[in-house]
Amino acid sequence: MPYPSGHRAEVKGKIIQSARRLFNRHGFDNVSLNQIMSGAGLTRGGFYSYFQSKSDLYAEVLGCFFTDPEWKSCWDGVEVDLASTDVGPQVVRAYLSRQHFEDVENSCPMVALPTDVTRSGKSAKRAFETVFSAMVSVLERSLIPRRLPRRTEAQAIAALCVGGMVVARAMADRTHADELRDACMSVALDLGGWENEGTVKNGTSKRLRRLGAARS
Amino acid sequence: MPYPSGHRAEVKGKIIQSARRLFNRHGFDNVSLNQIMSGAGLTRGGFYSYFQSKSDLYAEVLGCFFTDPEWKSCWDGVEVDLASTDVGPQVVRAYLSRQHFEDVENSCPMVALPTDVTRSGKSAKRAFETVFSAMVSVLERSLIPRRLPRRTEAQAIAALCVGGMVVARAMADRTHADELRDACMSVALDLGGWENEGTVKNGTSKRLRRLGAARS
DNA sequence: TGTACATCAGTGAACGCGCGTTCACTGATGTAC
DNA sequence: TGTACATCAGTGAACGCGCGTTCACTGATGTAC
Repeated sequence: MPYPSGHRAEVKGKIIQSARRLFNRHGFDNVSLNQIMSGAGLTRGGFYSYFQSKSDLYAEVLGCFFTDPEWKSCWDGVEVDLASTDVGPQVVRAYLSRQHFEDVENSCPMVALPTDVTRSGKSAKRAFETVFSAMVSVLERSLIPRRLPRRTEAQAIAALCVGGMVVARAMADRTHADELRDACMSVALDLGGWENEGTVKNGTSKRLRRLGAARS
Repeated sequence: MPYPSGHRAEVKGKIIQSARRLFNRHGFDNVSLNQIMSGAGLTRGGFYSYFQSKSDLYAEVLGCFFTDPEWKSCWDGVEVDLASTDVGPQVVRAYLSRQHFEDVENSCPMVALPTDVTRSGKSAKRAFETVFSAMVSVLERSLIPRRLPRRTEAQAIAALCVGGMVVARAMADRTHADELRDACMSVALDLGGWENEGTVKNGTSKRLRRLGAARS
């Protein structure tokens, strides 16, 4: 073997990461192979020794970052502990955080690319569904049902998080976007039966104050 | 004047409508001038006597269908009476209806193009914000606040409607998409303090039965 | 009414450009003996 | 250890193609007298 065995896999990973960042920023179709390969420190021609075609890359990239076991890598720096019993409110706060709003490159693809997936093929849609289901499952385990079935509330909270971020990113006025994120967060936390400093009268727990940083 | 005065405006309207349908289906950047002009029954070259450039068209199209006073034209066939006191639940049911889900060409642009707007300039974002604000205002007037301020709940309901549709369209499995639309509808109606046949025990009003058709 | 002219909406060939893709080649790496 | 060879990751020039844009032209319409 002329090269160390892990070398190809490592380079392929670099290409996929470069594509992920560029897709998140510009969408599937507005990114050229040149940009992707440059982002990985390579030149155009080498692409075809790693992937059969450009559309082949879509599936691989989606499959990679949609089903990434490292959920929290989506919102790097915002800590979410999946083992915690607090996981519901943690996910909601992290998802609707200012950090996730601003970090387009490392954004959750459900926020950055939903309409691109809608216009793509079955494999992309399957990958999308997998992440959404994962998010619903996490919320479902954690929530205290209020007026509707657990699963119904979990699905709505997930859709509210994604929708709030998608709409906030499409707005012209930053203040309005912040207001929307805040409104979605309040309602999502309320729906899940979790404490919410904005509305709960009897004080704020230590835990909430500790997590509060993620809010703005 | 060699042509009747209204003729140019009429043709321009045809081009814009063609662009609107194609944008809704394929996004801003995946549509060529050829397709747009063909859709309007014209040839490529004539485009530049109506618009300065392709990006010029974006703003005009957005300005046209985002600020369209005929809201209901977005969900053709689903009746929404803006003067009615029932306007809140009517909007929610129409927005999350199967009809709106399927009719991509005549879809609300907030569902079809949010990420395209995110990647576009200020004018597109301003137009987007205008529609979203209009939707929030309509809901705000109509809802019965439950646990949070009117405006907060109205914003969340709007984000839930948009988010539910965006996510449902990106899913691979139709049954799961239907389930999600249904969950978002139940929670949105509940949040607005409107009756909801799925959860309210004491029967279904005549009014609800009349509107029920829009639900599936 | 009839003829010559002016206007201009729309046509379609042509342009330069960047794209996805191909392929002959380079040169660094590891193997054989 | 040293030399000749095989492998193959990555290069970069070249391809055909469709795009946005330009522009000389056509031909139908309405005007002037």
